Amino acid sequence: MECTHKTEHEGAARRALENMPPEEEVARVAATFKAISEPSRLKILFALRHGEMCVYHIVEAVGGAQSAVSHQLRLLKACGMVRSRRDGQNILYSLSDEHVVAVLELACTHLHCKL
Amino acid sequence: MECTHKTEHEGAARRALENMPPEEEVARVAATFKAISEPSRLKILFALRHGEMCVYHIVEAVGGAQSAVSHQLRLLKACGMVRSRRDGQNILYSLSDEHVVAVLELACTHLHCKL
DNA sequence: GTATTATATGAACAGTTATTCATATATTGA
DNA sequence: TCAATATATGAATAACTGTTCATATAATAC
Repeated sequence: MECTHKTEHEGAARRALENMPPEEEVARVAATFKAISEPSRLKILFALRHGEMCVYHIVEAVGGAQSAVSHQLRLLKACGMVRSRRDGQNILYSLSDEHVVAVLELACTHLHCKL
Repeated sequence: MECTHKTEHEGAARRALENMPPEEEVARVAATFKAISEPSRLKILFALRHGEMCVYHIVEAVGGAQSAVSHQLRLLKACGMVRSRRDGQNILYSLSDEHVVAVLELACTHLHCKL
């Protein structure tokens, strides 16, 4: 394979090559977006936008089995999108920082999603 | 399963339940983010940030087989993140609109990714 | 201590997805 | 028309991921 339009887009191609982030960084960014790319997890994040909630209420809001929600919460926590704290028998989850909120806002703004 | 802290977080739980977007909308948003959640596709989008490029140069920038890149380009096009136009023997790809750019900007801003 | 409740976890299964290989289509130049 | 080049595509495989089921942990009430 070879390129026939030698000069026209060389600039873009060269800059793309020079500025490609290292594999590790690409993987990290991809992993972050992966968290919001599954409906079940996205619903959890949508729910938590309204404040700190225990697992019971999260299950109530997003549907599905408690076990499934718990597994997803673990993933979300592992990639830093939510955090948790214990309160008696309950464990309360919340969005971990403003970055997460920003991503959700973006989803709504740019995808015409009424929230 | 039942909730023991009846009153404390009822507000958040109720709002979460009332404001959960319909399944269809959640799925649409999730699908959009799925496009950027795989390293191979994310690298393609990163590359295209620098301008319109033919498949040959995209392959050069992101690595991997031509066939694999072509399959990914098809997915990205199907979900509206890139568009293409023919120029002689080449097909030139570019980011389709400002939403895509916004998402990539966000990734860089909030995830401390130097681009 | 035991019982009960809230949440987490491991293993297994099912569905999805990315890649590879081989081949097809479309454009250009002779 | 034919050969060469750029890109796309279908099928098959391999890797990954979400869910379920059963069970474990941790806290509270008795």
